Amino acid sequence: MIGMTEDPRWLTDDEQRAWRAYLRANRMLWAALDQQLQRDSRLPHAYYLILVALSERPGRRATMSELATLAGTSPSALSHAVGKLEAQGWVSRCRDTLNGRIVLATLTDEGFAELVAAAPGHVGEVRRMIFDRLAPDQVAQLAEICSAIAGEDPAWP
Amino acid sequence: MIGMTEDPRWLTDDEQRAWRAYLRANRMLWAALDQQLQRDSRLPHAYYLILVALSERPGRRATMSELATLAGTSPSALSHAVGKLEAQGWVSRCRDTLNGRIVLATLTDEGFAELVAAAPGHVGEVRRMIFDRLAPDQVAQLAEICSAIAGEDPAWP
DNA sequence: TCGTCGTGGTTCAACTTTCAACCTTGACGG
DNA sequence: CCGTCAAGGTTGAAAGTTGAACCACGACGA
Repeated sequence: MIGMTEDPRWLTDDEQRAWRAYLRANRMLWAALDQQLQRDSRLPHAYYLILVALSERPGRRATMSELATLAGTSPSALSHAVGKLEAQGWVSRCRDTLNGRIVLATLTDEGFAELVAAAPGHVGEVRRMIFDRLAPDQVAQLAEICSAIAGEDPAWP
Repeated sequence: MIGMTEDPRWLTDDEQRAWRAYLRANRMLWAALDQQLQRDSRLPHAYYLILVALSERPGRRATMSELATLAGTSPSALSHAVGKLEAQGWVSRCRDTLNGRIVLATLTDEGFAELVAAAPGHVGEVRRMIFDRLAPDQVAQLAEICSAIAGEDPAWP
């Protein structure tokens, strides 16, 4: 490796192993998930998450800012994405009447139907790729580890 | 949730929690890593991995196919990426003299220097985002979990 | 020797994301 | 009132990735 000896912040062998395993697993996982969603629902994963986020809001609606946070995309990417979803008729956008600079995105019935159709296949793929391969205590460990990395309380929903 | 009752392959609450934690952690991780590499080295992570893969080969060279496997990209993406890296002078491409349909990519000295310059910052970010936040046994658990998901033996390098 | 086939790479068009610049709306102080 | 300012969203161009079609080289049988 490069400059292995002088830099004290280099990775140990165990860390190196874990990091590389993570990179491999992550690649395979996203390849499988994206492919499944694209093949069965012609939907990028980010768009699927937008539909999910909306479906879990009261009234199936949210402001663009909220939605960006919930779905984990940048405001810009969200705007483009919602534009496409709106063109498909799955989401509708309208300016809030009380607060003219807020835009509310609403999941339409067609959008909800699309989500209902897409969800089982996607969840099945998540199960096949992750939870079918892990023991129950590993599931708990994974939640703990990911919460630590995300800097959150693991008891959160 | 949607159709919670009828489908036996739905996620349990624990699995749901782990999956959402994973999504959050993964997003934050890649946001941080991509931003660091882009800011400090103007290098997408995929390109960094290509340089790393080449640097670890004997003679710092590999065929495009090998390189695609090692760096975990599609042949198409690799071709584009190596085109850019070649334009920067960090990689050079030449057709194999014995086997005319094989293309060998070689890491140049400039490319290696670039990698040496970029590596400490990137590794530091990996450490900050992951290993500084995990206990030693969690590192082992992570390796185990990721190996299971990737379908590999955890003892592998 | 020649046609066919498969492997190794590249190219093209479509799509997504990002970054920066921009527009609009409401708040606030003078 | 009016000018300034920040918050909320959008837009456009550039960059990267993807999947399909495509080209080039070499192997192999007739």
